[in-house]
Amino acid sequence: MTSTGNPSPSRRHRVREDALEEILRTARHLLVEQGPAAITLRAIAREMGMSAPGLYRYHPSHRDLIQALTSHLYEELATALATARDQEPASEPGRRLRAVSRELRRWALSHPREFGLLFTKPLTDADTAPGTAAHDPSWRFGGIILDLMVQLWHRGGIQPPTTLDNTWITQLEEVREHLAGEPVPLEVIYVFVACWTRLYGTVAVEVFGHLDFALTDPDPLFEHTLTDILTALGAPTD
Amino acid sequence: MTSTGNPSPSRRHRVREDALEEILRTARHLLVEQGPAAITLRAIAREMGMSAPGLYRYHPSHRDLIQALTSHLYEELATALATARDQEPASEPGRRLRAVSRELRRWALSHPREFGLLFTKPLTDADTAPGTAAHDPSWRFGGIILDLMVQLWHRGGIQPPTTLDNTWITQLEEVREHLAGEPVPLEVIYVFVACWTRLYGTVAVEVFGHLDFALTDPDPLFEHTLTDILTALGAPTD
DNA sequence: CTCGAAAGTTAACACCGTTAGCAATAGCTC
DNA sequence: GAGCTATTGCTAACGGTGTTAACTTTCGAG
Repeated sequence: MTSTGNPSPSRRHRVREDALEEILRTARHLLVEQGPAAITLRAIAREMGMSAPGLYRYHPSHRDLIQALTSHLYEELATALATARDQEPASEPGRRLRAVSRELRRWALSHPREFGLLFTKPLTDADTAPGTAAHDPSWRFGGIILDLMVQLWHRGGIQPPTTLDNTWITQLEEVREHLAGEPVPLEVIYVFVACWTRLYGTVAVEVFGHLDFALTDPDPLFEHTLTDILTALGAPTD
Repeated sequence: MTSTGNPSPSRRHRVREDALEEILRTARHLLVEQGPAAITLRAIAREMGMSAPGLYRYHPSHRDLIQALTSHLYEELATALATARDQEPASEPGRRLRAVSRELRRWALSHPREFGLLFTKPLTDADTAPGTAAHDPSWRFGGIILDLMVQLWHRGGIQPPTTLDNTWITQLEEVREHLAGEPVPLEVIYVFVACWTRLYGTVAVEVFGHLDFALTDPDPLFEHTLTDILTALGAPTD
């Protein structure tokens, strides 16, 4: 059992990690080149020069392999967002949020198939109980944006709705628990969710091609929407 | 060749139409019960008590069958929207648009798999050239909402952006041609597209389960968003 | 050096879309 | 009504898919 995870991670472990990484890389390659239906155990194995049943030493089923791929993609997306965020000064959460939002759209448009997989997975998956979504890999992704909104709120400027329907209170409290330490008012969390929905939805509509009927270049529409969102969050529009 | 389509549509035609209808009904049943991957020629045939190759007398391929299903679903959605619209007086396009928007969300939430199929198809389909989307069945669907927006504009109240980036002009002119007769200003069409994107995106984010992490009851969020949209379109908020 | 676990293999099963070739049937023409 | 023909359906078969079972090889720890 190796030295319980110490200096040499046991050469065998290393080559196994390599194989796992190659599997996901190949699966993604198939996704990008030929669409989600092409992510086939046999195709992956073929491209890797091995036999299909051999893949079962690495993933217990085709479903789990796809799940591993989506987790990997969520990680990559989260990292891309964090990198974009860190290119703006921490003292200006408004500019940071703008940069992160643009990066979300940029990533989605340059990786449409990957984004499509992430966006459709919850609906496609018949079983995944939506209850245990707490330590979900998508949380790191959404958390980056949520955190920036919290910082933006600290600066003041968010104009929350004066009253909040009773329906909201219990649900928003759950979100609040996910936010580190700070006691964010429920009204502000409401604004977060509304802005998050708008941002995510706008990107999805564009990536899935539902703007093609109207626009050949949706850039300005997104920029306008983004300004709208940032205004709602009380960020300076520069 | 029958009487070139006159009084009796040739009994044979009738039974063929019935078969076509049953195929789509069965395909949809499989979609709803077991997800999009379950829409299988063999499963459809099995459920209909016939053999799989027999289906090729009705649809040239699996792909075309799915395409026929999506067209059918677009028709149904458009009809549902039109019905909701007609339950409000034509003299009040604002209330009509509100009713239609609510119906869009209601239909999507009560038919998530169907909505998922419609929303996903443009990205999933590898080939479909986006150029010939003109007499697309999705136009009737989107057109209902677009028409209401035009009527709303006639009432006055839309505050278009004062200036429009040059980038917009050429693209928006194409949309304008699809609108019956009336010379709608490009700035107003811009507002249409923005509102349409927001409405469609909000519904998609909810249907695909991306609000589950935060909300158990997204109703009030949607109502708030809808009010926002209607305000942007200059409709009385009642 | 031994030995057991890990990694990979082939063979096989049931399912899928699709094609080829054949049988039945229903309807139109005379 | 008889006969022809297009339509509708069938079975058999091909290659592709996920998955399991049973076997071989390889490699690392004792």
